[in-house]
Amino acid sequence: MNNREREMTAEVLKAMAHPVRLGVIELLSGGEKTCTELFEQLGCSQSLMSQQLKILCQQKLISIRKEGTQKYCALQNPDFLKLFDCMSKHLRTFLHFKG
Amino acid sequence: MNNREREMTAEVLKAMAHPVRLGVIELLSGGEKTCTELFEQLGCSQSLMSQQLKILCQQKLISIRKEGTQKYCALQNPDFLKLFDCMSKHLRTFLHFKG
DNA sequence: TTAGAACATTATAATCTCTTAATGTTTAGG
DNA sequence: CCTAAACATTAAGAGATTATAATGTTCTAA
Repeated sequence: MNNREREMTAEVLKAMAHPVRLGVIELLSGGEKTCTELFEQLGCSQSLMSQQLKILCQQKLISIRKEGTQKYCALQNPDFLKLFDCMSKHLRTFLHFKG
Repeated sequence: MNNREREMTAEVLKAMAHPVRLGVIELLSGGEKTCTELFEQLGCSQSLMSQQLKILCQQKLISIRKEGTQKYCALQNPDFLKLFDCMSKHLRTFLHFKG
């Protein structure tokens, strides 16, 4: 990895590094959802969700398609779901997380 | 994942989400290195490296052992190396990165 | 054509991150 | 003991992130 690549990778990781945004990725593993479903199920405001979705979209972690007055979000790169297992294991093994 | 778990996961991801810290992880994939080797090879200041290593250590991404006046850093959880492939692919496929 | 639902944008204040510079600590060797 | 090497800590300014509140846009259905 050269420096440019590390910078871009850092941006993608930053885009994931937020509880709400992780929640979105996790929820979308079950299939498409609208913005409203996402903020209701994650218990945050509509405005916050809209901002967070933009960040995920910019890094191409999710895609958004419009249908009437709604927008449907979907995972763009399901590879990142593997990361959740890896993280759970890390939390438990190295950070002594007790779920 | 519950909310606490997502918060902790976000912290781990944030610890990786920095060009220098990614560089450290990458360099350590080749085996132990001292702090001096790390900041020299990544071209940053000693002070900056020391601070970044602390962050990686707090999230248990690296471990540090002391030997005389030096400190040797090593990867604590090599699972995260898999992430580099995943990221490279993501950059190229979705973010049109040309290496 | 207009009201309401779904979503986006903007502004703002608080908090965090990043980098540099300066200084402190520990250890080995002479 | 004294010095230099290796590393850590602290402080401070610039910049980024976060959450909330307020307002704007777009589209549908009545």
